[in-house]
Amino acid sequence: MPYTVGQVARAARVTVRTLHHYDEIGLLSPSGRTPAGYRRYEDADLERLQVIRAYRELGFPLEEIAEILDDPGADPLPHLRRQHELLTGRIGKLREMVAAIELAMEARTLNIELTPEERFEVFGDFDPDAHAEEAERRWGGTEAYRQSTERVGRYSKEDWLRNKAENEDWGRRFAELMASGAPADSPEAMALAEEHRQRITRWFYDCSYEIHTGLADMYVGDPRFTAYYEKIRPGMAAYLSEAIHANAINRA
Amino acid sequence: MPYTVGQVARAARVTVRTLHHYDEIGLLSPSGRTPAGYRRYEDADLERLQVIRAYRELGFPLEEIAEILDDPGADPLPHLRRQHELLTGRIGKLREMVAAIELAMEARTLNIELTPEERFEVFGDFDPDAHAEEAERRWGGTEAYRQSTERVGRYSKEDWLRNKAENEDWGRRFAELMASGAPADSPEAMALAEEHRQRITRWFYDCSYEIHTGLADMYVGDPRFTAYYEKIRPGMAAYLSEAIHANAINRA
DNA sequence: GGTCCCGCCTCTCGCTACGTGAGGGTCAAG
DNA sequence: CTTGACCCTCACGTAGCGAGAGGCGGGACC
Repeated sequence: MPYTVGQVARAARVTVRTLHHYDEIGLLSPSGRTPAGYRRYEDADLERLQVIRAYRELGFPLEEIAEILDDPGADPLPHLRRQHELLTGRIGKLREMVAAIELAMEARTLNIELTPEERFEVFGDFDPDAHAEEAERRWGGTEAYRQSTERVGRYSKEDWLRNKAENEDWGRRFAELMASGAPADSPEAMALAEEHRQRITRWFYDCSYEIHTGLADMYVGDPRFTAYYEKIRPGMAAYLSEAIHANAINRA
Repeated sequence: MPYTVGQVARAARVTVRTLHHYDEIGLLSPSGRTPAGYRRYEDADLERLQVIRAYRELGFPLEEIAEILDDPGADPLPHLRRQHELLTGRIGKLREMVAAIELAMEARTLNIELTPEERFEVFGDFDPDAHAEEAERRWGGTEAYRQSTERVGRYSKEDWLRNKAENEDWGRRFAELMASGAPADSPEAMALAEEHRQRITRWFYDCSYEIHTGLADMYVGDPRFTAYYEKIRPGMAAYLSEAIHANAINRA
């Protein structure tokens, strides 16, 4: 019971071209040909194709599949392990990218009217890798991280604009409070710190007090964030950081 | 202050070839050339390169970067959102692959001496997509899933052999119990069901009673798994499934 | 002024896994 | 004998460069 390319292609849900390709590179050559030169696949060929497709689904490159199949004594476990590592590595990189994109989106909320050029200028020698890695360390694989990933991706431009407005309003009020001379551990400062935390929870992820103090440290430790708050009002990064810590201690 | 390709390449940490490529495709052409034909990059070119690299770090294809940059009125937010979706989609696919690989590894424990061809034969018209999707639905993004992902990847061949030995030993004892005529909700059957659950916990992930009963349903519902248990002893899939349910009800 | 060497130039092929025609035979049905 | 579905073999295109080949430019040293 020989099959033609088209039949095999439909059965295996690949294109004819794919089968031609496998034939070209010697990964899967049909058992025979008709006098007219048509490829004739046998059942054994179909089985081999199944295996090939299975490995392909696992992300193996064709060459490696050929190695595995053509060396029946070879142990596929090392291949599987290598592939496993490789895939998890790639997943890690992609998650870093996602984190970086979210940062870029958030950056828009901080300075939404800037052109891309200008926005990147703000960050100066901004290194997305480093930041993404840091985000990954802190939130990677946690529930908070997934939450943020899911929600941030769905925000519309209007959402961002509302977010930005809220943010600016909060910034104004916080700057006023500083100007009034209230200490960073005053009830008013703590209230605004708490509002800051809840805004993050509403917009991004459940921001626990622990995470919040982590952010606070980042605001003074990471010049990109420091610069942002200092631009609203000099001294604000440190003042906010202190208020967040005071708030966390007081409520915990 | 014009720069040569080499200088720009070092400053931006890209290769000269990359700059040539960007020039070729018109993404970044130097402002001028020396009489000898050397590329002469100006500060503005450097800035553009910065932006290009930033977008590249986010995983944007060069063509799209060109679009964004050459249309200064365009809003990059939709691009960011699309890219965000695209990346999370890719992550999902990769995680499916990882799940499928883990399944393949686990399959080895069930029948470790088989050649790759034979192993895939066991699964018949096995569809990794469907199964991976199912695994994703059940475990995707959960702590259990991550645990398994991390641990499975590190197992050596010896680990798998130990796992296989344990597994076979348990299978023998379970088959004997069945032969003895003990009902599936007898204390002995429940004890072996519990052992089954703990083996999963030790080797793969914290297997709660809820997850365990989910597996039990799969053993009778999914012919691939049914076939595996039926081969040990006819009727075993249903018997084990019942024992697992009894065990879960009794301990909860 | 000659020579040395580094850096620059422009090709051009190579990599993955096929997609997409171009141009032309083959086969079963009407 | 024609039609239409199917098959064949080239052969180029894809993204984003890496890795040369073969040849010129420019500053330093003798």
